Amino acid sequence: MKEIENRELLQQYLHDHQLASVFHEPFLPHLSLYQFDQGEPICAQGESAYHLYVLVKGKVKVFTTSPEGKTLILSFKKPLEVIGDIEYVRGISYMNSVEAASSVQMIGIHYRWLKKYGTDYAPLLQFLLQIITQKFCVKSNSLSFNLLYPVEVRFARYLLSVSIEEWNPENREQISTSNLLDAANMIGTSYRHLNRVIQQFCKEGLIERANGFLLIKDREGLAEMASEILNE
Amino acid sequence: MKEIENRELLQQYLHDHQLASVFHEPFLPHLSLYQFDQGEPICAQGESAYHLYVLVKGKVKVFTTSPEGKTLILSFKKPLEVIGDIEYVRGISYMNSVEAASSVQMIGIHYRWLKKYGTDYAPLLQFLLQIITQKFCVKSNSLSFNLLYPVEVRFARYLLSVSIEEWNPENREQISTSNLLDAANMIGTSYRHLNRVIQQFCKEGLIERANGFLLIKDREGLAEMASEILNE
DNA sequence: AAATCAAAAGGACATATGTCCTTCCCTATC
DNA sequence: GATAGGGAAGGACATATGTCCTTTTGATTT
Repeated sequence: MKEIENRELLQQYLHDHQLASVFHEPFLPHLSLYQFDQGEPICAQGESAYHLYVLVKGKVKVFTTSPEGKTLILSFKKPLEVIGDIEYVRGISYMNSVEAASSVQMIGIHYRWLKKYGTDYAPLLQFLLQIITQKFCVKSNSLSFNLLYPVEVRFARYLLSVSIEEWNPENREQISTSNLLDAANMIGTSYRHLNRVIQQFCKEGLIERANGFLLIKDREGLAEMASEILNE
Repeated sequence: MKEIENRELLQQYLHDHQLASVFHEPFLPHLSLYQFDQGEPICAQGESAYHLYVLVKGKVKVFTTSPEGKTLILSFKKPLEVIGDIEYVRGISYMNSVEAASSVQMIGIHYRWLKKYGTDYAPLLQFLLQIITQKFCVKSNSLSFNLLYPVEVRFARYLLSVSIEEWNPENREQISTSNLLDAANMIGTSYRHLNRVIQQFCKEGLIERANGFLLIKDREGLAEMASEILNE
């Protein structure tokens, strides 16, 4: 992590994400812009939390580690997203670990100033409510989905969501397999089993596997599987 | 549902739960106290939400229903708890269904008044933040726990939590089996499989099964299983 | 091109879980 | 007390998933 001393850029970010009213004047002197390199840890589960971070550029990976060392990836987040919000409100240690999944820029502010100038400042509170309820909905869906459906369905959905995000004209519908372990941890299964499902998808002509990439052949087939439920 | 026209009782509840500052004067004329009978639906997934409810007495069951009709119980809630908070903040329909698990009393207020008198009222916003982050933490733990551990472990934990709640001098450590289906839906497994696990627990001397009740024989054994992780 | 190594993929087997159907047990009714 | 009915429990089998280890592949070095 290094600090980027560029007030204009910081202001630019605030403006881009309509945060000017959220971080009003008294906060400004205490805001800092930070840069994290890919792979760099941003915070670790269990660690004391002192800073609220606003993700303004890049992608981060949020994950939890169980006592025996199993990793469960909870999500990948892109701007606009906040780290340390729940921890701030509840006064607890970090619930999860976060690391930079790409080069990342975040605006950081110490809880001290949030408390001092934000406890009664409605726009900040409203912002937190929006962000947190949003997170809640995502997590809630993810909980029921994971409990209700088998890996096959969860992976289909994962493929669709990732392929949309990574989509770009050159490598259309290609997904790097270098992240298969991540994918497995994300849907809460083992690498081995994920491979089995990929094999099955290949047989069914839904996807193809070629030198380090997954290629989506039948997007609609996947979508159907992700909500197969409706077709029975 | 019927309204209980008793302002003193309502005031009493507000006082008991330190809600006087949250629902300040402008709200008061718009607060109502409602009573729901056991089993009565309080709200249904997908339905438009107009009222914030504060659970002040009794127990409610929160559950979601998948498109194919599978039921997943998300939680049982006791006071102090709020229904419709997330929906209010996000302006969405009910995410889950809620029904009275016992005779229940709730304080209700129409979103209209929350908006009118509460949008900029910090104590209310802070209250919502506290309640919602609390929910978030519970849900977050439950998500990772369910994804990370097998039914056996989840059920051990369920038994412990329920037995503490239901504990009372007469029927010490007894848990009615009439709710086994609920239990199964709660930990996201089938009734059949739950029975298998119960059988196994009996063999291991952790619990005993007798005319409609489960009897906890070895509380420590269960606790150990619920966190077996630590002992390896 | 051969050799080497590491990461990726797959095989074999065990366990966990789901589904369907049968059996058992309790209670109400005659 | 016999009997029917219904819910609760259990058996049998199929599928889903996990673990461990072997094989394959692809890149790198010699």
